[in-house]
Amino acid sequence: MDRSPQPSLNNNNNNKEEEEEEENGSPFFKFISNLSPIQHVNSCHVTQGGSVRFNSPRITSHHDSQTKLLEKFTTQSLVADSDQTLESMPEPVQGDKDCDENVLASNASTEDISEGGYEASLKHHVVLRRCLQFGEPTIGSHNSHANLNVNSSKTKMFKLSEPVASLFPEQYSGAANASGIELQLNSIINTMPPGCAATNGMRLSDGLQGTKSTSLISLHKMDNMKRSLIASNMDGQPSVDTGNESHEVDASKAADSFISEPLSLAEPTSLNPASVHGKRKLSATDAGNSEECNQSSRSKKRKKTSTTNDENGCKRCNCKKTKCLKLYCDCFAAGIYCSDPCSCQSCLNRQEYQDAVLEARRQIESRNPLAFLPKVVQHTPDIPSTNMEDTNLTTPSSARHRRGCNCKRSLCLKKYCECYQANVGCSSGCRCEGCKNAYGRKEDFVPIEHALSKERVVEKGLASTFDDKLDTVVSKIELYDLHGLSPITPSLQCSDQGKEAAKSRFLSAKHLPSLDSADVNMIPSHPNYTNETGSYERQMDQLSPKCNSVANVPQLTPVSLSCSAKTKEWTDILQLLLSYGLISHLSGSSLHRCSSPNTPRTGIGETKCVDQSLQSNSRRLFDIVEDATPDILKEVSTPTNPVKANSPNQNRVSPPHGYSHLRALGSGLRSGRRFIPKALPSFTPYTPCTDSKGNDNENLGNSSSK
DNA sequence: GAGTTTGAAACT
DNA sequence: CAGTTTCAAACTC
Repeated sequence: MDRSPQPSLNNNNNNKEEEEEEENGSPFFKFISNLSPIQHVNSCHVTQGGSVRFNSPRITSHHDSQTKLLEKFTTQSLVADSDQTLESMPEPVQGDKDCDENVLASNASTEDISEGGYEASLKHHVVLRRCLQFGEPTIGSHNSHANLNVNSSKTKMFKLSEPVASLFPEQYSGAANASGIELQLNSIINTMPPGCAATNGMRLSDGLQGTKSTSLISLHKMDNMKRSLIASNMDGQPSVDTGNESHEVDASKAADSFISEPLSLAEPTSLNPASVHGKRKLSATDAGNSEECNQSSRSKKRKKTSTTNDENGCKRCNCKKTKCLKLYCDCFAAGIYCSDPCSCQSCLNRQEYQDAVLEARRQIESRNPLAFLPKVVQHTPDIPSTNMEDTNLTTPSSARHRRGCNCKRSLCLKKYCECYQANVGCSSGCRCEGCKNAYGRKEDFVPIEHALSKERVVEKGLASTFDDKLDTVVSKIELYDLHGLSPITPSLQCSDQGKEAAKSRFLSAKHLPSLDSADVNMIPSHPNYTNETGSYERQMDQLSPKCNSVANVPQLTPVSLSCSAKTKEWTDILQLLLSYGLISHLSGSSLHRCSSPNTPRTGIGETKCVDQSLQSNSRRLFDIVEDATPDILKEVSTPTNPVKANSPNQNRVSPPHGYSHLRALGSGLRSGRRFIPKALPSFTPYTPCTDSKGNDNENLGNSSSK
């Protein structure tokens, strides 16, 4: 099989072979192999192109055979779907030459998949992703570089997680630009039962569970997926999180569909596989359910909707005027097509009207890029802190509604309240009056996030709601991205943490990579950090060597601390990330473990030392984070390893260049806490350092700079 | 099942 | 950006 990298791939081809070897035999690899499943999935890399890829090292190590089998299957499925894709794909996609090429490539690679070519599988993933890169022709070549970078051994690594991002029928997500995959993930996550997921809890995938993919995925993988989903979406909801069997079942379904969707529903035209009736008919179970649903009268349906979903997870909307193309429509909002059980009128939220659907989604997202994010996100209250008391400040459920409710009369005790409906407590972001939310009153909500952000809000006048914060962060990062720091990289969503599409979305595509690459990776090692975007490349070039420098790791904090006292923003960002589960493993006792993922960054051969260093640093980081006191920052500002200030602001130690761009935003992102992200283990994996040679860095710098 | 209430979404 | 309108779900009877 043709294992040679595609021409369009990054210029790091020469290192791929080596990378494979290194990953399989390096301390890092071994270390990773011992990590928990979730951690594995969490690991990610920032490709040279700046894209973020979640890695699942364990796939390549422990379950190679299984993985291969899965990949093979996946590839085959995708190939089959790819054929359909070309036919049924929306015009924009069809018109995408890259897509076609990829499809062809995928077919070709399929033939060779039996040879254990991960590359082939990878191609498929990439192909799918790219084909589904609906409405983003521009991403085309440029993006392909980043995405295809995975051709290296890394390819194997992100297999498990990759499908989430790359295989989702992105076409439906319509809002290609920012949401794309996330939407699908969102819909998938939304399939989680209300009590199970901290989401709307309305969509239980329609019997997608247990499809071919499921059978091919080892139990433990499935379990990992489930755990990831559960953990990511249900943290703070003890009943779900662990042993609750019933929930486990639901989660299992979700996980199954989660996994199976990409495989069986690669067809771009399919929205949420579960919701596409055409697809659903393929399943006997679904068909039966569908009939059952059909028999239901509108009233019946509505009664059932008391639980929002029927057994099949049908949204069963009842729209009359919006044609199911507004967020009023639960199906539409959930990112799924309306199906038979729905009682909607003049529904256009059907596969056959996908163009309209996509257009509608675009329109909505143009208005609000976060419109299709999960309404509920993990709050992640368990940020480790020096003060044990801090960990107990949150409400029973750590999940919170992203935007918060605005209830006036329902007292948040009825399903009119979105918080209540989602089985989550109200939060500081809610504007409800007389909140009596059984899941947690707003008054009782003492979110770290809020506490930390409060100050910032006052200071910067930033919004206080999760959504607003997210918006803020995203916008900032987008701006950051505008600097050309990173290409769009959807793969982020695959964070095994599954953690919510939200997070995936938030970090999705372009955002996270930038943040990660810039913030996480560079902070520690980048002496020549500057605020100038133009200097980014230069910095990147310098990065690689430093990534390998264990000695720099311990200095992360100091450097960060040296930054200005404006740390609130990043604190919020951190909180946001935490809330989206992106860096949830940072929290609590897992801190140490979490730190380990950073190792990849530091060069494969130096993992051990780094690990310890990171642990201490992580702890320090948290100490800092917890202590939002600028004074402390100042105190600690004595950089053990002062960063050279290339930036205009040479008066003071320059923050990690990654943040410098943010600083350039002028929105006050320059914060003394810029170091925060760097301590985020989850980001670590996708750092440029994945390439021990530092090529990624170089490439990233090149690709990102414009 | 019809009508009302509610609050999010959409619009201005 | 705030106020208003529209909408569909939730709820009541």
